Amino acid sequence: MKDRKTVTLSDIAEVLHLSPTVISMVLNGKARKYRVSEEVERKVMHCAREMGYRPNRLAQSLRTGKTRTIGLILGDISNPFFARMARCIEREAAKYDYQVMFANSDESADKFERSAQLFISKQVDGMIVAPTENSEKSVRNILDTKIPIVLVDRIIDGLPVDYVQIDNEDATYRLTNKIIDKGFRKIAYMTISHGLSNFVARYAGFKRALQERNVPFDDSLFYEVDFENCQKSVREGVYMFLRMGIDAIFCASNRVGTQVMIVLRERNVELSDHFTVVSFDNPDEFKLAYFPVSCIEQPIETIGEKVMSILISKINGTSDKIEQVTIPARLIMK
Amino acid sequence: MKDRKTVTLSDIAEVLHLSPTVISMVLNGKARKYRVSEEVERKVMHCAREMGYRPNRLAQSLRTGKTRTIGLILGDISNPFFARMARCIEREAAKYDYQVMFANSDESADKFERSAQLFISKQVDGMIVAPTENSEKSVRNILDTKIPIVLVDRIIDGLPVDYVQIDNEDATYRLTNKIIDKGFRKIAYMTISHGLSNFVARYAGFKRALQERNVPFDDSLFYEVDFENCQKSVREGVYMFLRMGIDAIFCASNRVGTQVMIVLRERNVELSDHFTVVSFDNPDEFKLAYFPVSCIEQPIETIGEKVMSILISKINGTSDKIEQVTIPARLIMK
DNA sequence: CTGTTAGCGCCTTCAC
DNA sequence: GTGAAGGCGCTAACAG
Repeated sequence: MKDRKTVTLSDIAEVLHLSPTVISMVLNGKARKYRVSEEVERKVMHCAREMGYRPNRLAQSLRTGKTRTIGLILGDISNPFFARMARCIEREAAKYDYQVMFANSDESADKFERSAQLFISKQVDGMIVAPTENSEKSVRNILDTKIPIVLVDRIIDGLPVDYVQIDNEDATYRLTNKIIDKGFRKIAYMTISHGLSNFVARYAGFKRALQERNVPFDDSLFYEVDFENCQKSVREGVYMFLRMGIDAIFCASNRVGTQVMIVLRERNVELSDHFTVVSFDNPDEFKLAYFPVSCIEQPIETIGEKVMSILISKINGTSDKIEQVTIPARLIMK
Repeated sequence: MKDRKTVTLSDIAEVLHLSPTVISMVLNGKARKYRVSEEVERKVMHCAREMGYRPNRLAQSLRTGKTRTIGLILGDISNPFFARMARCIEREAAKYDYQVMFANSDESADKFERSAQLFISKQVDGMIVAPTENSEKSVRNILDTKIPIVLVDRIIDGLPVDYVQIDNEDATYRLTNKIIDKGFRKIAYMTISHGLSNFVARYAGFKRALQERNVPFDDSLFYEVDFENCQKSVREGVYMFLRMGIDAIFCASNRVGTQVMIVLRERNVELSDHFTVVSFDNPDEFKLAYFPVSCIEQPIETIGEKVMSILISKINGTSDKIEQVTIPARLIMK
C-alpha cells in the first residue's frame, strides 16, 4: 500500500490538493502563526501520519542551515574516561535534541584534522574536541569557520576558545604531597602523550610538590609510555623502575595506571607501606584492584554537562564571551 | 581576505569564468571522464584550494541520496563492552570513509525507537544496532525503509535481518561445566536485562549444563539485577546469596560481574576453592581484580569487523542474502 | 487563510 | 571541452 520509497511534503500536498507550503507550516507547528484553518490542520496531520511521512532532515538542514548534529572528537572512546565522557555528552545532547557524530583521534593530529574537516563538511552545528598534539592549526581552522567549538580535557594556550578542563596541576600537586606525607621518597613518574597540555600540567604539579618538599627527582625517574605500544612500553618501564628500587609510581592517567598494575600483578609485586602506586583517574578497575590505589577522580559528568551547556549557548548565540572553565578534581585516598 | 561564510562551487566558477558544472566535475575527479582540459583542471584545483573550498556534504547527500553516515545504537557506550565495540566500529567505518552517529538506548525501547527514527530522518546509509527488549517493531520499521541494518550482540528471532552475535548458549554451557568440574555445586546465577536474547541464551546454556550434570537449581538461586539501580540491586542480591551459603556466582555480564566483585570486596569475602565468581565478558577490571575471575571473552574486534563488512556490502548492494553470524567465544580459566 | 516563487549547494543528463 | 537546466526535499518571503 505505502510502498513508495519515501513520502515527501509534495506527496501529501498532492493527495490533499494543497501546496507543499501549507503542509510544511502545519507539520512544523506553525499552523497558528500562519492562521491555517483548524480543519486543514487536522486533515494534514492525519494524512501525514497515514502516509507515514518522515521529514527529510537533510533537506531541512540544507534549507535552514542547521543540522542539529554535533561532532565529537576524543582520543579513544574505548578508554573508560572518554567512554564516560561520550556517554554523558550524548545524554546531554539528546536532551537538547541534538545528535552526536564521534571520531577517535588516537592522539594523531592527522586523524584529528581529517575528522574535523569532515565534520565541517557535514555542517555540524558545533564541535566538542579533545585536541591532540600539534592540532592547533586544525582548531584554528575550526574557529575560522565560526562553527562553535568547545575544547575538553586538554587546552591550547593562547587560543581564544572555550574549554572545560580539570585543574590538573593542582590535583597532582595535592596527591603528590599526600604520598610524600606517607613517607615515600623515591617516586617515579610515568606518563603518556606527554605533549598534551593536561599531561604537562600534571607533571608540573608533581614536580612542584617534590621541589617544595625537597624530594629529589631526576630524569631517570621519568618515563613516557609509547602510546602505540602501550602494554609493552609500560612493562619495560615498570621493570626498569623495579630494578632501580623506587618506592612509588605516580601514573599520569588511567591507561598507564591500569597497565602498570597489570604488570605488577604479573610480577607478584605486593604493595605495602614500602611500595605504592597512585594514579590520575578512577576507573572501575581501581575499585576492584588487588590493592588499593589512591587516585584523582575527575567529575566527568560535571565536565560533560558544562561542555554541552557552553556549546549550546554558543550555538544559540545566547552567549558570546569566551568561557574557559577549570574544575577542581577530587582526591580518593586509600 | 577570504572571510566569506562558505565557498561554493559557483563562487569558484565565477572567479574562473566557468560554469559550476566544470568545477564539480573536476573536483569529483571526473575531469578525465568528461574530458576537461588539463589546463582547466589544474586551474580549478588550484583555485579551489586557494579559496578554501570545502564541499557541502549536506547538499551532496541530498543530491546523491548517500550520506556516508551510519547510525549506531548501543545499550550504553560507557559499558566497556560497548565502548570497545563502538571504537572498533568507528575505526572500520573510517576505513570505508563513513562517519558514525551514535546513541545509547539504556535498554529502553522508547529511546531506541526515538534514535532509530532520527537516524532514518537523517538519512543514514545504514545502521548497526543492539536491539532492546520490545524493539521488534522499531527494527521492523527500519527494515521497511530498506535502510541496511545489522543487529549486534542481541538478535530478534524470526526476523529476516542480518546479525552478528556470540554463541552465548555454548559459552555459558562450557564455563558452567568447568566450575562444576571444580566441585562447585551450589551455583547462583545473577543476570540483568533478562529479556534480551543474549541473556536468555546465556541462561539456557547455564541451565543445560546444570541439568546434564545433575546439579540442583531452583528459583532462589536466580537473581535479576535492576538495570536502573544496578549497584544497589547487586548488593542486595549478593548479600542474599551469601546468607544462603552459595559457593559460586555466575555473572551474566561484565556489569554484573564488576559490581558483584566490588560488593564482595567491601565485605572482605575471600575467594577460594570454596567460593568463586565467574562472569561473562573480560573487561580490564578482571585482569586487575583482587582475585582471579574465570570468564568468557568475546572477540569484540572480530565482531565489529564482521558487522561493518556485512553492513558495507549491503550498502553497496554487493550482497543480498541475509547473513546471520554466530561466533564462538573464548573461555579464560584462572 | 492559502499558494507561488525562489533557492539552500550540489550533481547529472543533455545539448552545444 | 564546456554550459544550461533541472531537481533532491524543504522552508521563508511575499503575494494574493
